[in-house]
Amino acid sequence: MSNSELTVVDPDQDAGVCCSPMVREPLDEVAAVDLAHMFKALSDPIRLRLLSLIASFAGGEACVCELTGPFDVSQPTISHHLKVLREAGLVGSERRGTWVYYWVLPAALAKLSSLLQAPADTPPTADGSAR
Amino acid sequence: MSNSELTVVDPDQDAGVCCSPMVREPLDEVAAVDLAHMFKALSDPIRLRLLSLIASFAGGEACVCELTGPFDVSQPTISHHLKVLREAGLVGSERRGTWVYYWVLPAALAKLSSLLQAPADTPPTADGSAR
DNA sequence: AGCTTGTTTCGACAGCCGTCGATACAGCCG
DNA sequence: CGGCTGTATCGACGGCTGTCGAAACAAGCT
Repeated sequence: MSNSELTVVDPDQDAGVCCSPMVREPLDEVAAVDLAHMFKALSDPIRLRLLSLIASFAGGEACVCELTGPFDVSQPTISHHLKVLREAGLVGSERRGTWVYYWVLPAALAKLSSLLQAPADTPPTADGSAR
Repeated sequence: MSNSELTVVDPDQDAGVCCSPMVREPLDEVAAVDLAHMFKALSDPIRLRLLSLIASFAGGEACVCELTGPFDVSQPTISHHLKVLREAGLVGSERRGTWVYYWVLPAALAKLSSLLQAPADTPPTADGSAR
């Protein structure tokens, strides 16, 4: 019960759809498009691993040169995946001299996480009076 | 595909205590493929809305006949999307007489939700300026 | 300046995905 | 039984997506 503050998301990451679990009420049509875009960015194994790899680095950020090694795909492909993650608002990036660094945007992950939070349970009793 | 120790989240407990967040440590290659499959099922606006619509119904389940109305696509397309959700392990289904009912599997959502949980307090501005 | 390394962009190509209409399957009902 | 309604499957088609090599851009170094 300590995580009741999940509704507090950094205001800089706002898209109109914030925090309420999607199982509570039907998703808005516009919000669904926006969220689907984010989930699509997560729908590739390499992008998932990239994301967790970036976050796992000390300081929460990693330069591209550190991200190309663990994967079997070419470096342009990694760059493409990073671009997808960035355009989905899941990571941020910045060039520092020769290298480009990427970091995870926690608010975006929190937004999706809270959205997926399941209800307590779905009782098999099909009563029609609930809610 | 074996899901090994599948979530089995206690309904009374706070949803989301199944998998460690992916930002803690690099995602396993096999796990990434499995998770990407689930996220891909969520990467379509219609499927997202279907999922939330199903969960929003009284009793947590809905028959297909109640799901085709709100969408502009044909009934076979809805059926296809429901199949994708089912094969991703996000919903369950059962035929009852003439109608087929779908319901959300909370454990699957909880699994993804906990996976996306961001580190509790990641410095929001530590991104680039921290060096 | 020219070379070297790091990163992104560009075209191109194969494969996947969402969509449809038509059709098949499953139960109910008259 | 025959017809009717609800749902799933099939085959096809257009568009999107992941991948590559090649090339362009960026910054540092000699």
